[in-house]
Amino acid sequence: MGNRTERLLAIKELITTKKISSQEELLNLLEERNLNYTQATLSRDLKFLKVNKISDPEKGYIYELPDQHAVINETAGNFAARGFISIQFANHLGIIKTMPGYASSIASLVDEADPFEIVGTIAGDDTILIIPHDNVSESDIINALVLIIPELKEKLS
Amino acid sequence: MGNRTERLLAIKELITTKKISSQEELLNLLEERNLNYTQATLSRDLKFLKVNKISDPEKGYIYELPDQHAVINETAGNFAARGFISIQFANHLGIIKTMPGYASSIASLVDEADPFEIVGTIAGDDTILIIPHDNVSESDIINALVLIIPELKEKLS
DNA sequence: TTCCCATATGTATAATTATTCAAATTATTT
DNA sequence: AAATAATTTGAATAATTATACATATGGGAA
Repeated sequence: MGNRTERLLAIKELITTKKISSQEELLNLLEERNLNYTQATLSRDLKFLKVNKISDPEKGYIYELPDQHAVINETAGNFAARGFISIQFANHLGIIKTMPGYASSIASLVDEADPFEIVGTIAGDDTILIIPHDNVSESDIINALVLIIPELKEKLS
Repeated sequence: MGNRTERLLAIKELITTKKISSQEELLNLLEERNLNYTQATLSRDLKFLKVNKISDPEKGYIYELPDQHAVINETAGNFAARGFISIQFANHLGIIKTMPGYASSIASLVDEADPFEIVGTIAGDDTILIIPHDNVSESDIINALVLIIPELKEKLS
Protein backbone atom coordinates (compact mmCIF):
# COMPACT_ATOMS: atom_id res chain seq x y z
CA MET A 1 0.00 0.00 0.00
CA GLY A 2 1.13 3.52 0.56
CA ASN A 3 0.26 4.89 -2.83
CA ARG A 4 -2.43 7.25 -1.80
CA THR A 5 -1.56 9.62 -4.61
CA GLU A 6 -1.82 6.95 -7.26
CA ARG A 7 -5.16 5.93 -5.84
CA LEU A 8 -6.48 9.50 -5.79
CA LEU A 9 -5.42 10.01 -9.39
CA ALA A 10 -7.10 6.80 -10.41
CA ILE A 11 -10.27 7.86 -8.63
CA LYS A 12 -10.29 11.19 -10.43
CA GLU A 13 -9.75 9.54 -13.75
CA LEU A 14 -12.40 6.91 -13.18
CA ILE A 15 -14.94 9.47 -12.07
CA THR A 16 -14.38 11.68 -15.07
CA THR A 17 -14.42 8.88 -17.60
CA LYS A 18 -17.22 6.71 -16.21
CA LYS A 19 -20.56 7.15 -14.60
CA ILE A 20 -20.06 5.70 -11.15
CA SER A 21 -22.86 5.61 -8.67
CA SER A 22 -21.53 3.87 -5.60
CA GLN A 23 -18.36 3.44 -3.65
CA GLU A 24 -18.52 -0.28 -4.11
CA GLU A 25 -18.59 0.15 -7.86
CA LEU A 26 -15.58 2.42 -7.67
CA LEU A 27 -13.87 -0.02 -5.33
CA ASN A 28 -14.15 -2.77 -7.92
CA LEU A 29 -12.79 -0.57 -10.67
CA LEU A 30 -9.81 0.26 -8.51
CA GLU A 31 -9.29 -3.42 -7.82
CA GLU A 32 -9.02 -4.03 -11.56
CA ARG A 33 -6.03 -1.72 -11.45
CA ASN A 34 -4.53 -3.58 -8.53
CA LEU A 35 -5.44 -0.85 -6.13
CA ASN A 36 -6.95 -2.73 -3.22
CA TYR A 37 -8.56 -0.69 -0.52
CA THR A 38 -11.65 -0.65 1.60
CA GLN A 39 -14.86 1.30 1.39
CA ALA A 40 -13.82 3.34 4.43
CA THR A 41 -10.77 4.64 2.63
CA LEU A 42 -12.79 5.47 -0.42
CA SER A 43 -15.31 7.39 1.60
CA ARG A 44 -12.49 9.50 2.96
CA ASP A 45 -10.96 9.95 -0.48
CA LEU A 46 -14.19 11.18 -2.00
CA LYS A 47 -14.59 13.68 0.78
CA PHE A 48 -11.00 14.79 0.35
CA LEU A 49 -11.47 15.27 -3.37
CA LYS A 50 -14.74 17.10 -2.68
CA VAL A 51 -16.47 14.79 -5.08
CA ASN A 52 -20.13 15.63 -5.56
CA LYS A 53 -22.98 13.27 -6.17
CA ILE A 54 -25.24 14.64 -8.85
CA SER A 55 -28.45 13.55 -10.46
CA ASP A 56 -28.10 11.54 -13.63
CA PRO A 57 -30.97 10.46 -15.86
CA GLU A 58 -29.33 7.14 -16.58
CA LYS A 59 -27.95 5.97 -13.26
CA GLY A 60 -29.88 7.98 -10.70
CA TYR A 61 -26.89 9.61 -9.07
CA ILE A 62 -23.26 9.64 -10.11
CA TYR A 63 -20.05 11.01 -8.70
CA GLU A 64 -18.60 14.14 -10.22
CA LEU A 65 -15.44 16.11 -9.61
CA PRO A 66 -16.09 19.59 -8.29
CA ASP A 67 -14.27 21.65 -10.91
CA GLN A 68 -16.29 20.22 -13.74
CA HIS A 69 -18.81 22.92 -13.00
CA ALA A 70 -16.40 25.37 -11.47
CA VAL A 71 -14.92 26.04 -14.86
CA ILE A 72 -18.17 26.87 -16.55
CA ASN A 73 -19.39 28.41 -13.41
CA GLU A 74 -16.63 30.90 -13.30
CA THR A 75 -16.99 34.63 -13.38
CA ALA A 76 -14.45 36.75 -15.19
CA GLY A 77 -13.09 37.77 -11.81
CA ASN A 78 -12.58 34.23 -10.63
CA PHE A 79 -10.94 33.37 -13.87
CA ALA A 80 -8.58 36.28 -13.49
CA ALA A 81 -7.89 35.56 -9.84
CA ARG A 82 -6.99 31.98 -10.57
CA GLY A 83 -4.35 33.05 -13.08
CA PHE A 84 -2.96 35.87 -10.99
CA ILE A 85 0.36 35.10 -9.33
CA SER A 86 1.94 38.29 -8.01
CA ILE A 87 2.49 41.99 -8.46
CA GLN A 88 5.73 43.88 -7.92
CA PHE A 89 6.76 47.43 -8.49
CA ALA A 90 9.89 48.81 -10.11
CA ASN A 91 10.51 52.38 -11.13
CA HIS A 92 6.96 53.44 -10.67
CA LEU A 93 5.81 50.58 -12.89
CA GLY A 94 3.82 47.56 -11.78
CA ILE A 95 4.69 44.09 -13.00
CA ILE A 96 2.03 41.41 -12.65
CA LYS A 97 3.06 37.81 -13.08
CA THR A 98 0.33 35.42 -14.17
CA MET A 99 0.03 31.80 -15.07
CA PRO A 100 0.88 31.14 -18.74
CA GLY A 101 -1.77 32.50 -21.09
CA TYR A 102 -3.63 34.57 -18.53
CA ALA A 103 -1.84 37.87 -18.95
CA SER A 104 -3.79 39.40 -21.79
CA SER A 105 -7.21 38.53 -20.46
CA ILE A 106 -6.40 39.92 -17.03
CA ALA A 107 -4.92 43.03 -18.60
CA SER A 108 -8.00 43.54 -20.69
CA LEU A 109 -10.14 43.48 -17.56
CA VAL A 110 -7.99 46.28 -16.18
CA ASP A 111 -8.20 48.23 -19.42
CA GLU A 112 -11.94 47.88 -19.64
CA ALA A 113 -12.45 49.02 -16.09
CA ASP A 114 -10.22 51.98 -16.93
CA PRO A 115 -9.27 53.02 -13.43
CA PHE A 116 -7.96 56.57 -13.36
CA GLU A 117 -4.82 55.46 -11.56
CA ILE A 118 -3.61 53.58 -14.60
CA VAL A 119 -2.54 54.95 -17.96
CA GLY A 120 -2.43 51.58 -19.64
CA THR A 121 -1.16 48.04 -19.67
CA ILE A 122 1.05 45.89 -21.85
CA ALA A 123 0.52 42.18 -21.68
CA GLY A 124 2.69 39.31 -22.83
CA ASP A 125 1.82 35.71 -22.19
CA ASP A 126 2.45 35.58 -18.46
CA THR A 127 3.43 39.12 -17.58
CA ILE A 128 1.58 42.40 -17.48
CA LEU A 129 3.21 45.77 -17.31
CA ILE A 130 1.05 48.29 -15.51
CA ILE A 131 1.78 51.93 -16.32
CA PRO A 132 0.37 54.24 -13.66
CA HIS A 133 -0.23 57.94 -13.82
CA ASP A 134 2.18 60.23 -11.98
CA ASN A 135 1.68 60.68 -8.27
CA VAL A 136 -0.04 57.35 -7.90
CA SER A 137 1.30 55.14 -5.14
CA GLU A 138 1.75 51.40 -5.17
CA SER A 139 -1.08 50.90 -2.77
CA ASP A 140 -3.34 53.01 -4.99
CA ILE A 141 -2.65 50.58 -7.79
CA ILE A 142 -3.34 47.59 -5.58
CA ASN A 143 -6.57 49.11 -4.39
CA ALA A 144 -7.62 49.75 -7.94
CA LEU A 145 -6.88 46.16 -8.85
CA VAL A 146 -8.98 44.84 -6.00
CA LEU A 147 -11.78 47.13 -7.11
CA ILE A 148 -11.64 45.70 -10.61
CA ILE A 149 -11.20 42.10 -9.51
CA PRO A 150 -12.59 41.67 -6.01
CA GLU A 151 -11.52 38.05 -6.01
CA LEU A 152 -7.92 39.23 -5.78
CA LYS A 153 -8.45 40.67 -2.33
CA GLU A 154 -7.10 37.64 -0.49
CA LYS A 155 -4.04 37.35 -2.64
CA LEU A 156 -3.19 41.02 -2.20
CA SER A 157 -3.13 41.38 1.57
CA MET B 1 -51.50 14.64 3.73
CA GLY B 2 -52.38 15.54 0.17
CA ASN B 3 -50.02 18.50 -0.20
CA ARG B 4 -47.16 17.00 -2.05
CA THR B 5 -46.76 20.18 -4.05
CA GLU B 6 -46.59 22.35 -1.01
CA ARG B 7 -43.99 20.04 0.44
CA LEU B 8 -41.90 20.05 -2.72
CA LEU B 9 -41.97 23.83 -2.85
CA ALA B 10 -40.96 24.03 0.78
CA ILE B 11 -38.09 21.65 0.13
CA LYS B 12 -36.85 23.75 -2.77
CA GLU B 13 -37.05 26.89 -0.72
CA LEU B 14 -35.31 25.37 2.28
CA ILE B 15 -32.52 23.95 0.16
CA THR B 16 -31.84 27.24 -1.57
CA THR B 17 -31.93 29.35 1.55
CA LYS B 18 -30.16 27.06 4.00
CA LYS B 19 -27.23 24.70 4.03
CA ILE B 20 -28.83 21.36 4.71
CA SER B 21 -26.76 18.24 4.96
CA SER B 22 -29.11 15.41 5.81
CA GLN B 23 -32.63 14.29 5.24
CA GLU B 24 -33.29 14.27 8.95
CA GLU B 25 -32.29 17.91 9.18
CA LEU B 26 -34.63 18.74 6.33
CA LEU B 27 -37.34 16.65 7.93
CA ASN B 28 -37.19 18.75 11.08
CA LEU B 29 -37.34 22.00 9.15
CA LEU B 30 -40.44 20.77 7.36
CA GLU B 31 -41.95 19.83 10.67
CA GLU B 32 -41.55 23.42 11.84
CA ARG B 33 -43.84 24.32 8.95
CA ASN B 34 -46.36 21.69 9.96
CA LEU B 35 -45.36 19.46 7.10
CA ASN B 36 -45.01 16.08 8.74
CA TYR B 37 -43.58 13.31 6.65
CA THR B 38 -41.12 10.49 6.92
CA GLN B 39 -37.57 10.08 5.74
CA ALA B 40 -38.69 7.68 3.03
CA THR B 41 -40.88 10.32 1.45
CA LEU B 42 -38.10 12.85 1.59
CA SER B 43 -35.71 10.47 -0.07
CA ARG B 44 -38.16 10.11 -2.94
CA ASP B 45 -38.73 13.86 -3.11
CA LEU B 46 -35.05 14.65 -3.38
CA LYS B 47 -34.65 12.16 -6.16
CA PHE B 48 -37.69 13.62 -7.89
CA LEU B 49 -36.30 17.13 -7.65
CA LYS B 50 -32.90 15.85 -8.84
CA VAL B 51 -31.30 17.46 -5.86
CA ASN B 52 -27.52 17.10 -5.80
CA LYS B 53 -25.28 16.70 -2.82
CA ILE B 54 -22.24 18.86 -3.19
CA SER B 55 -19.12 19.49 -1.17
CA ASP B 56 -19.26 22.40 1.21
CA PRO B 57 -16.31 23.68 3.24
CA GLU B 58 -18.52 24.41 6.22
CA LYS B 59 -20.83 21.44 6.49
CA GLY B 60 -19.10 18.71 4.51
CA TYR B 61 -21.87 18.10 2.04
CA ILE B 62 -25.08 20.00 1.41
CA TYR B 63 -28.07 19.61 -0.84
CA GLU B 64 -28.32 21.81 -3.91
CA LEU B 65 -30.92 22.25 -6.60
CA PRO B 66 -29.69 21.23 -10.03
CA ASP B 67 -30.08 24.50 -11.97
CA GLN B 68 -28.25 26.67 -9.48
CA HIS B 69 -25.31 26.55 -11.82
CA ALA B 70 -27.13 27.68 -14.93
CA VAL B 71 -27.50 31.20 -13.59
CA ILE B 72 -23.95 31.79 -12.48
CA ASN B 73 -22.98 30.05 -15.63
CA GLU B 74 -24.13 32.94 -17.71
CA THR B 75 -21.29 35.05 -16.51
CA ALA B 76 -18.49 33.07 -18.11
CA GLY B 77 -20.53 32.87 -21.28
CA ASN B 78 -21.29 36.56 -21.21
CA PHE B 79 -17.66 37.29 -20.67
CA ALA B 80 -16.79 35.27 -23.74
CA ALA B 81 -19.66 36.63 -25.79
CA ARG B 82 -18.66 40.18 -25.00
CA GLY B 83 -15.18 39.62 -26.40
CA PHE B 84 -16.28 37.67 -29.43
CA ILE B 85 -16.19 39.58 -32.72
CA SER B 86 -16.51 37.16 -35.61
CA ILE B 87 -15.78 33.76 -37.04
CA GLN B 88 -14.64 32.99 -40.58
CA PHE B 89 -13.56 29.83 -42.30
CA ALA B 90 -10.62 29.24 -44.56
CA ASN B 91 -9.31 25.94 -45.76
CA HIS B 92 -11.35 23.90 -43.34
CA LEU B 93 -10.06 25.97 -40.47
CA GLY B 94 -12.04 28.40 -38.36
CA ILE B 95 -10.67 31.79 -37.43
CA ILE B 96 -12.31 33.61 -34.57
CA LYS B 97 -11.55 37.27 -34.08
CA THR B 98 -11.96 38.57 -30.55
CA MET B 99 -11.46 41.81 -28.77
CA PRO B 100 -7.85 42.23 -27.68
CA GLY B 101 -6.93 39.87 -24.88
CA TYR B 102 -9.98 37.66 -25.05
CA ALA B 103 -8.64 35.01 -27.36
CA SER B 104 -7.03 32.67 -24.86
CA SER B 105 -9.86 32.74 -22.39
CA ILE B 106 -12.49 32.07 -25.03
CA ALA B 107 -10.34 29.33 -26.50
CA SER B 108 -10.00 27.71 -23.11
CA LEU B 109 -13.78 27.59 -22.79
CA VAL B 110 -13.89 25.73 -26.06
CA ASP B 111 -11.12 23.38 -24.98
CA GLU B 112 -12.73 22.68 -21.67
CA ALA B 113 -16.08 21.91 -23.20
CA ASP B 114 -14.27 19.58 -25.56
CA PRO B 115 -16.84 19.31 -28.34
CA PHE B 116 -16.17 16.32 -30.54
CA GLU B 117 -16.27 18.47 -33.67
CA ILE B 118 -13.06 20.21 -32.69
CA VAL B 119 -9.55 18.77 -32.49
CA GLY B 120 -8.07 21.77 -30.76
CA THR B 121 -7.51 25.50 -30.69
CA ILE B 122 -4.61 27.88 -30.87
CA ALA B 123 -5.08 31.30 -29.37
CA GLY B 124 -3.10 34.45 -29.82
CA ASP B 125 -4.13 37.75 -28.31
CA ASP B 126 -7.18 38.53 -30.41
CA THR B 127 -7.36 35.55 -32.74
CA ILE B 128 -8.25 31.92 -32.25
CA LEU B 129 -7.54 29.20 -34.74
CA ILE B 130 -10.09 26.42 -34.55
CA ILE B 131 -8.95 23.09 -35.89
CA PRO B 132 -11.91 20.86 -36.70
CA HIS B 133 -11.99 17.15 -37.25
CA ASP B 134 -12.36 15.95 -40.83
CA ASN B 135 -15.83 15.89 -42.32
CA VAL B 136 -17.06 18.60 -40.01
CA SER B 137 -18.91 21.40 -41.69
CA GLU B 138 -18.76 25.08 -40.92
CA SER B 139 -22.24 25.01 -39.53
CA ASP B 140 -21.30 22.10 -37.27
CA ILE B 141 -18.59 24.26 -35.79
CA ILE B 142 -20.93 27.16 -35.32
CA ASN B 143 -23.49 24.95 -33.66
CA ALA B 144 -20.85 23.57 -31.33
CA LEU B 145 -19.81 27.09 -30.41
CA VAL B 146 -23.35 28.07 -29.60
CA LEU B 147 -23.65 24.97 -27.46
CA ILE B 148 -20.57 25.93 -25.50
CA ILE B 149 -21.38 29.63 -25.28
CA PRO B 150 -25.15 30.06 -25.66
CA GLU B 151 -24.74 33.81 -25.45
CA LEU B 152 -23.17 33.74 -28.87
CA LYS B 153 -26.40 32.67 -30.49
CA GLU B 154 -27.46 36.17 -31.48
CA LYS B 155 -24.08 37.06 -32.90
CA LEU B 156 -23.97 33.89 -34.96
CA SER B 157 -27.21 34.03 -36.88
C1' DT C 1 -72.11 4.06 -7.10
C1' DT C 2 -68.72 0.46 -7.65
C1' DC C 3 -64.75 -1.17 -9.63
C1' DC C 4 -60.19 -0.29 -11.48
C1' DC C 5 -55.98 1.96 -11.76
C1' DA C 6 -52.51 5.14 -10.81
C1' DT C 7 -50.19 7.73 -7.34
C1' DA C 8 -48.65 8.82 -2.70
C1' DT C 9 -47.10 7.51 1.63
C1' DG C 10 -45.58 4.84 5.89
C1' DT C 11 -43.26 0.89 7.96
C1' DA C 12 -39.72 -2.05 8.00
C1' DT C 13 -35.60 -3.18 6.19
C1' DA C 14 -31.88 -3.31 2.84
C1' DA C 15 -28.16 -0.80 0.89
C1' DT C 16 -24.94 2.69 1.14
C1' DT C 17 -21.85 5.86 3.29
C1' DA C 18 -19.41 7.93 7.34
C1' DT C 19 -16.96 7.49 11.59
C1' DT C 20 -14.71 5.51 15.76
C1' DC C 21 -11.03 3.21 17.37
C1' DA C 22 -6.78 0.74 16.99
C1' DA C 23 -2.86 -0.54 14.40
C1' DA C 24 0.54 0.45 11.04
C1' DT C 25 3.17 3.41 8.46
C1' DT C 26 5.62 7.67 7.55
C1' DA C 27 7.62 12.06 8.82
C1' DT C 28 9.83 15.07 12.18
C1' DT C 29 12.49 16.21 16.11
C1' DT C 30 16.00 15.46 19.49
C1' DA D 1 19.41 6.37 15.51
C1' DA D 2 15.73 6.76 18.87
C1' DA D 3 11.79 8.99 20.25
C1' DT D 4 7.80 11.35 19.15
C1' DA D 5 4.28 13.13 16.36
C1' DA D 6 1.40 12.99 12.38
C1' DT D 7 -0.83 10.49 8.73
C1' DT D 8 -2.93 6.62 6.59
C1' DT D 9 -5.61 2.65 6.67
C1' DG D 10 -8.74 -1.35 7.97
C1' DA D 11 -12.29 -3.55 10.80
C1' DA D 12 -16.26 -2.87 13.01
C1' DT D 13 -20.02 -0.20 13.58
C1' DA D 14 -22.92 3.87 13.47
C1' DA D 15 -25.45 6.92 10.65
C1' DT D 16 -27.70 7.91 6.58
C1' DT D 17 -30.32 7.00 2.51
C1' DA D 18 -33.02 3.99 -0.70
C1' DT D 19 -36.43 0.56 -1.54
C1' DA D 20 -39.81 -3.53 -1.13
C1' DC D 21 -44.06 -4.14 0.26
C1' DA D 22 -48.53 -2.96 2.06
C1' DT D 23 -52.02 0.36 2.55
C1' DA D 24 -54.48 4.32 1.63
C1' DT D 25 -56.33 8.01 -1.41
C1' DG D 26 -58.34 10.08 -5.38
C1' DG D 27 -59.83 10.01 -10.20
C1' DG D 28 -62.02 8.21 -14.03
C1' DA D 29 -64.79 4.27 -16.50
C1' DA D 30 -68.46 1.22 -16.54
